[in-house]
Formats: sequence, C-alpha cells, structure tokens
Amino acid sequence: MKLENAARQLEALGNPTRLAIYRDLIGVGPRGSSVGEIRNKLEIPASTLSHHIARLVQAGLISQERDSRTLYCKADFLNMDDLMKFLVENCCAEDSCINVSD
Amino acid sequence: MKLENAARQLEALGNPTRLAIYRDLIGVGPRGSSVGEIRNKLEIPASTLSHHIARLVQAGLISQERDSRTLYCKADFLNMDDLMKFLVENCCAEDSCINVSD
DNA sequence: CTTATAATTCGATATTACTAGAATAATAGT
DNA sequence: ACTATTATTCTAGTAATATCGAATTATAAG
Repeated sequence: MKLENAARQLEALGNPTRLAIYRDLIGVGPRGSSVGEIRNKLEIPASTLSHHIARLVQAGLISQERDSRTLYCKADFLNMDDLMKFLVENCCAEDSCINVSD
Repeated sequence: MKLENAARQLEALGNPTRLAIYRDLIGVGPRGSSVGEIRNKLEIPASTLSHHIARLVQAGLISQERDSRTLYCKADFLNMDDLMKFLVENCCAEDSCINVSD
C-alpha cells in the first residue's frame, strides 16, 4: 500500500462519527447495514451521514450494494488488514516491536 | 481505548507528512530520531515539522526526550498496539474477519 | 399520476488544518 | 558577552472539513 493511500484511509477513520460508523460495520460483519439502519442506530442527520459514508467508500474502507431503494454498506476487511500491515511494516527490525506477540 | 481518543490518533496519522514521520520513527526503533534528523531525512521546513510532531505527541503516538539542545522523538509502540486492537475489537463475531489468521 | 420511502446533492456557514517565513527561546561553546 | 545550533511559537494566508436544512433524485406501490 502506498503512503498516500494509507494516509487517506487513516484520515477517513480519524473522525469520531466515521469511526463509529466503521466500527458498527465491523461489528455487524460481512452482511453489512443499510444507510437507514446506521442512521437510526447512531442518530446522525441524513445529509451528514451521507457525506461521511461517501468518504469511507472513497477511501476504500467500505463498499456498497443497492437493493431497490435500500443501500447496504459493509466494511472491507481485506483492505483493513492491508492498512494494519502497512502501519507495522518497518517495525520488526527492533526489539520492542508491536509484532512481538506472534 | 475510547473512541474519541482512537479517532484523534487516527486523524494524527491521517496526514501524509505525519504518517511519514511516524513510520520513520517506527523504522528506527526505540531509540528514536532527533527533530533535526527527521527534518534532514524528510526535508520539511522546521516550523511545519514542529507542528506535525506536536500533533503526534499530543495524540500520544510518539514521545520526546531532550538531550541538551537536541530533542529526540520515538514512537510509542504500546499505544500503537492498543489502537490496532481497538480497530478490530468488535470484529471476531463473524467469519470473514481480520483476525482469522491467528 | 400521485404519494411514500431511501438516500444523495446543494448551499451556506463555522470551524479547523496546512504551510512556511520571521521572530523567539533554550542550550552550548568561545 | 557573543555567536552558533536546535527547535518552538507567532502570524497570516489559503485550503479543506464538518454540519445540516432544503431541494432533489431514484425506486416502488397504489
């Protein structure tokens, strides 16, 4: 993953509202939630929510699929995995390293 | 870790310049680098660099220690570990999960 | 065709971030 | 004291973000 792209994804997650949305989608798993379900659960005005979701999609963190009027969103787990790997990529040359555990 | 705090840390990492600084500090390990070394390596104007470093410190991602005129910065690996755990916290209830690998 | 539902786009405002030169502060050597 | 080094703070201009009501689009149902 390129640094620019990783930064875009981290920035997308670096907003409390978007992080809450993303974590909710992580929690519900691969089937995802509709925009309306997220709105009800987190109580965010529709237009605000729509902007935040668009940012997450644009960053590649979540994907969407339409079923008639309902738009389902789900977290992109593989992408998240890549992002985490990127963060610790240069880490293992040293002793006190995040990857010590494995 | 609280969501607000995690968001602050992710936002701090969500800037290409700061992410480059942070990754550099991850790479050099626990001894860290001086502000001047970072400036030479990444070629960032001093005032700009100072602001970015302050953000990383404030977010708790890096720490600083002074040796006479030289300020050394190093990545806080334990904090990074916590942040990563936070991101995948609600993840393991499902099949296609980041934590499948372990 | 009309109405209802689901969600986005528009528009406008307020706040915050990014950048970097100039000035300042802190420490050290002569 | 004077000068050099290291890094921060001041200041200011520019750009980007966050928020959300109102208007709009898209789809469906009667």
